[in-house]
Parts: sequence; C-alpha cells; structure tokens
Amino acid sequence: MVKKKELDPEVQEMARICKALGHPVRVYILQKLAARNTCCYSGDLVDEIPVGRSTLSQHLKELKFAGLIQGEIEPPFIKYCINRSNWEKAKMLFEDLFNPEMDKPV
Amino acid sequence: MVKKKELDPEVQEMARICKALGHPVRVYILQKLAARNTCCYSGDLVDEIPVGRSTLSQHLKELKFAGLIQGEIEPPFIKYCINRSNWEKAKMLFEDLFNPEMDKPV
DNA sequence: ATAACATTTCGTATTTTTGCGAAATAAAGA
DNA sequence: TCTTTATTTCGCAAAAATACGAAATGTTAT
Repeated sequence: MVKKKELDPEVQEMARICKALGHPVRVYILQKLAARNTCCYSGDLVDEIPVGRSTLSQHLKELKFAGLIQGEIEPPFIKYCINRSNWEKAKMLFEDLFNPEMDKPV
Repeated sequence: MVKKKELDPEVQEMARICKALGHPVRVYILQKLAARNTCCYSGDLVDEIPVGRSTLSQHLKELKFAGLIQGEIEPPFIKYCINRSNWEKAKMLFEDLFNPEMDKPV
C-alpha cells in the first residue's frame, strides 16, 4: 500500500517551475532571455508586451523568486538575465520528464 | 517600434502547456505515465495522491483538455495514457526553449 | 430491475493569480 | 536641492484555480 500523504519534492519542484512558466508574459521574457543569451530591461520589455509597468514588474519578480532569472542594478536601469545554474537544473528536469528511462520498476 | 498588442501564438501555447504542468498532482500523473509508458486508472491514482476522487478527476480533465493525456473507456474503468503526438510537440517546445539557436536577430 | 462500482459533474467555499493606477523608492543630472 | 527617470510596492478589484462532498452518470453483475 503506497498511501502517500505528500508528493515527492522533485515533483513539487517541477510544478513550481512550471507554474512560473505558466503565463504568456513570463514565457515571452524567458524565451527572449534564453534565446539571445542576453539581458533586458524592464523599460524595453514594456514596449513589446501588452501589460502595464507594475504588472510587468510583478512577473519579473515572480521569475526571480522562482530562480529562473536574476536582476542586477546597472543605473539607471535594472538588468535582467537568465539564472544559468537554475536554468540548467530546470532543463534537466524537463529532459527527465520527456526522455525517461523506461526500465523503472512497476 | 514593436508595439505588440498580443503575444505570439507559440508563446501562448507554451504558457498553456506549462500551466497544465503547474500543479504537483498533475506533474505526478504525467511523470508516471511518461516514465512507464503505460496507462493508469483514476481509482489507482487516488491511493497514491493526497486528494479526493472528485479533485483528481478535475486534474485529469485538465490534462486531457490541455491535450497531454487521453482517456479511453475500458469498463469498468477509464484508462488514461499520454497523448503521444501532443507530448512530442510539447517536448519540442521545451527543447527549443532550453536549446535555442543563439543567432537570432536583435 | 436493481445493486454495486468507477468516475464525473455540480454547487460552493477558499485561496491564489492577475492587473491596474497611485504612491513610494532610488539614483542621476540640472 | 529639486527634477527627471526607472522601477517597485501598495491597495484593491476581478478572475481563475483548487478542493471537497453530494448527487448524477454510466456500466457490469446479480
């Protein structure tokens, strides 16, 4: 009898990351940062994304809290970029999900 | 001036999939189905997951709606398994996100 | 037909997420 | 110091997600 009361921490972590990715604005930001391997500024993003400044700020905050991006102050801006180490961890989690070893016990 | 009013459909799709993955129970189910390349039944799952039957049913419904799983009736049960074609599509979306071509235009 | 079983839908309550504008913060320049 | 600029926090409202038990649905077995 596998009467679990809580799900595996790895499962929790995966869900946490996916939740952070679960909004078009946040996907857009991550896609941009990941693809160009560069950084961006809140002020630039607000011209490309259909949300107000404060809302965008909240999305950035969430991505930061989830560990997927990091921001450093570069006056007069705040420069955001991918948090590489966590990004790699997330990448591996997704790779495990989509390319699992098929020989697990029943 | 790239004054977008709506984000790219691909971005929307990605967010939709991530949202479906953004809950521990749903991650658990998908992980199980993907890893063992097999099917499962609502009645079995309810013993491993700390939620009630109706709640589990809703999560399954959401995964089905998102296209990630499919259910077929196999009386007296309903057998759920991965929707392989959509699963491959999702896999590719994540691969693109994590392994982007770095030579995109600025 | 009716009883038993597996699962879903319904109604509802609680919590979380999303979004905005106004006000706050912080730093740079006049 | 007083603006200006860039961004965040606050306070709030609206919408969506989560969870549950009760009732409904549909199927199999008696």
